[in-house]
Amino acid sequence: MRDRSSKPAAYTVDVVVVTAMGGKLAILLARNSTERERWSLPWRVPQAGEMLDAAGGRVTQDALGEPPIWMEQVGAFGDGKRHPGDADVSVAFVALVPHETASPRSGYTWFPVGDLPPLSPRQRAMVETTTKTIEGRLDQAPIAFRLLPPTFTLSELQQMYELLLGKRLHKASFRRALQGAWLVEPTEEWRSEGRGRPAQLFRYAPKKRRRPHRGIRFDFLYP
Amino acid sequence: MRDRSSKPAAYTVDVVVVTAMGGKLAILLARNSTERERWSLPWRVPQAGEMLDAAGGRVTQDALGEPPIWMEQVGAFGDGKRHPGDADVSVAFVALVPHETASPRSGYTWFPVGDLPPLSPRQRAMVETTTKTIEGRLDQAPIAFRLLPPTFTLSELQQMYELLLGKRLHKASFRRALQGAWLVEPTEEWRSEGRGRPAQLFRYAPKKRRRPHRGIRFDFLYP
DNA sequence: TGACTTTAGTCTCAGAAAGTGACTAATTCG
DNA sequence: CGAATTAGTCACTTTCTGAGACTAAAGTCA
Repeated sequence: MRDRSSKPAAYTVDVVVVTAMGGKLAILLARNSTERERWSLPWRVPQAGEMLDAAGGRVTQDALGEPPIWMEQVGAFGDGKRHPGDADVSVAFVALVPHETASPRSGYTWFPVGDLPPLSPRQRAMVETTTKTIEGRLDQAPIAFRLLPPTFTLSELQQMYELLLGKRLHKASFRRALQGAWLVEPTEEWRSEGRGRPAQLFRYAPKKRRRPHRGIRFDFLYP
Repeated sequence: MRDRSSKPAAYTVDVVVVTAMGGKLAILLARNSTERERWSLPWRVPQAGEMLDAAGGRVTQDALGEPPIWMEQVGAFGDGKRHPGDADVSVAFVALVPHETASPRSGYTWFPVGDLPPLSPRQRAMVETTTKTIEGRLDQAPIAFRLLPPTFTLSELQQMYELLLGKRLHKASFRRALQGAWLVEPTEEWRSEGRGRPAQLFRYAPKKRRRPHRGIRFDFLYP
């Protein structure tokens, strides 16, 4: 993110940096330099020749000190005139970071989604689309894994899915589906978390075994 | 789409207009006005204050004489410098039209995907992302229905799904899934297509009955 | 120490969903 | 009329999923 120059930028790259924090999703906002107590998504005007996703990675790195584990374009937003950079159009990215390794730099703060300060209409739309994108792509991209540290217990993984889906899952069913997907492999480590039996740690290690996804599915109802 | 002015545009809106034609998917290309025998996706520089999707609709209307039945943003593309409009970034849309009602205006022609003329790298990327988007959203959006005329037989619908998925489906399973989804309703009309028993015509009429989509699914393998 | 609690991990069964082939129905062609 | 062709349905089998019960390994507390 850079200071405003005289001429409004043609377009910006805005990033919705998401993490899981205390049982809730949170996104990273930057304090506005001109108006205090105003916040915005971190953004940037790409330099000449800079790729869109490279710009998104830079934005995240400027805010957290390291690039995101996973990033994907959400879309281009042109409605809602007001944007911090006065750009006609803004390209939004979603970036995921595990909360353990993500300490915001000065001027950046995590806010729980659902308790966000006022944002520009365009950035508000970006956040809403991002949450829908996350839920919609949960079964196609390793989103839950990218919000966890490199090794994790299966209960932690299930809780992350429950958080992202907004509903409880049955333990045995969850593990059976996970088993069939060849997505994790066990490590030699176990972790004892206070009470109860210690849990084995796993890591994300997908095997390239294409399960031929049988049948057809009509999952939409609304035109 | 407009003629080039002296200054390159900041961004363009490009549309991948898709239809089903003779058992294949086809997209609409515009003959380049300056270089003959060069083709490009139809595109446009949005006017001041014009929404992105409105611009996409206008592009389609300029090419076909009517707006698309269904349209959705595919994403923003900034890589691959060469774009017909010399824009830094282009926002791609996918638009669907049934082939029966879509007669291209002069200068526009349908090309089967898989047999496209050379395009700019950026527009080539748009087409590839679009085909992936279509297949990925086939179960969440009424894509197959929007490629068919308002009334259709269930065999036609199944053939459309088979075309989009690239695989054969079993008739009984397909109809059972369709039944459970409350997506079509029968009309009073029947159509006799030469040989064989006449088929009843149906129309797309989704009932708002949310099937609570049970369980969890891990459908990804590649990081 | 020993019962009780807590969390991890597994097993099994019933019901739901999907794959499959065979069946009936209605039309055209020869 | 009988064969061929396409539409539409049925019944059986296989696979998947939800759910509860079960074992395992730790801590807590009298």
